[in-house]
Amino acid sequence: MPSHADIHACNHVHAQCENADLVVAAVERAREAGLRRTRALEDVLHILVEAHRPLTLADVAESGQLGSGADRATVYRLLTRLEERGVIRRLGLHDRSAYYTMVFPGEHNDYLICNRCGKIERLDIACPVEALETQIAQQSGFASLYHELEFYGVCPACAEA
Amino acid sequence: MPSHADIHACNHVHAQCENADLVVAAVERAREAGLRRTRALEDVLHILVEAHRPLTLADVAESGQLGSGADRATVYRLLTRLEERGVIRRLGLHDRSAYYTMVFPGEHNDYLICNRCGKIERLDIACPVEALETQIAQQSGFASLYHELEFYGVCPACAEA
DNA sequence: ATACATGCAAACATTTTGCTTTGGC
DNA sequence: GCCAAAGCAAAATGTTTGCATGTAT
Repeated sequence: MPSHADIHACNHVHAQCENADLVVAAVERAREAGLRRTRALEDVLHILVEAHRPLTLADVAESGQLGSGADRATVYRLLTRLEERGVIRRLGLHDRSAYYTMVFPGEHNDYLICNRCGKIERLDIACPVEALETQIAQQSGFASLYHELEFYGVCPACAEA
Repeated sequence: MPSHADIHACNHVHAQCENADLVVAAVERAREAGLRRTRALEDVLHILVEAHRPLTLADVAESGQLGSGADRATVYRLLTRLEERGVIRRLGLHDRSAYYTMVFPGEHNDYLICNRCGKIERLDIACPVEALETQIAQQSGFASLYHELEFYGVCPACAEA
């Protein structure tokens, strides 16, 4: 099940990228959360923003967009810190490894995943779970409730082969 | 995050257990799918039926209900085969390890999970995703579509401490 | 100057496989 | 008897940590 990043080249000068503002905003959020502005931090956030889909630690570490050539351990710790501070989210997909994705305010994160080729597609749907979530929060007494919703199946391409 | 089984004792004579019929049915489904009736197979299914919640490979292998004291590799291969044949389902929860749970026909499998203590609770709710699933299947062309829905948060007990 | 971040290497946890022996059918 | 399953042991994979050094603030 392949899971490697396929990120468009972007010549390392973040200000020139399409989503430059999003990256800047993300870095800002990270800084407000107490992280230091380092090359690795900027690169990791840049990669996640550009990908706009869940990436594994390996995806990020090997994406070639890490100008610094940051160490895996560094990326690992960055992802962990960013997740703890709510800048990114960790997903428990079926792969052996964890996936991380940017948290874009007001944006849904439900996925459609192929069990054969591992392709992960973000679903832009009106999620019907929102209402239910509120209800469950009340009934269960759980705090900080959020949900994860994934659809699994076999994509048309894989079904042929 | 603890994830060990807490299965009620049941003196190894499957016919005497509360859910004996469910175990028998499960074994039967496995047999029809081409698996051989072995001690390990019966034990694993017995454990999963009794637990009635997702268990990890380690949970099953160390549950003490494996009369045969089956090897981890054996349990692993059994779980894999059973999943491939649709007798059980594998869940990608946030834990490092995969979870397996019985597939009870007509029963929903949405979960409420505590991010602190790791407690996993099955939700007996009318899942609002069903309709959406059909729609997505049509639009995406995906085959064998199913979904996984989990709610994460902090349970009341953990919130106190 | 201080505390946080990084790199490198090593430890861990879990899954996965190879191969021989056992046992269901 | 034949082929799937079990047992044992080792490899593979991915995560996590310790410690010395570098660097943002």
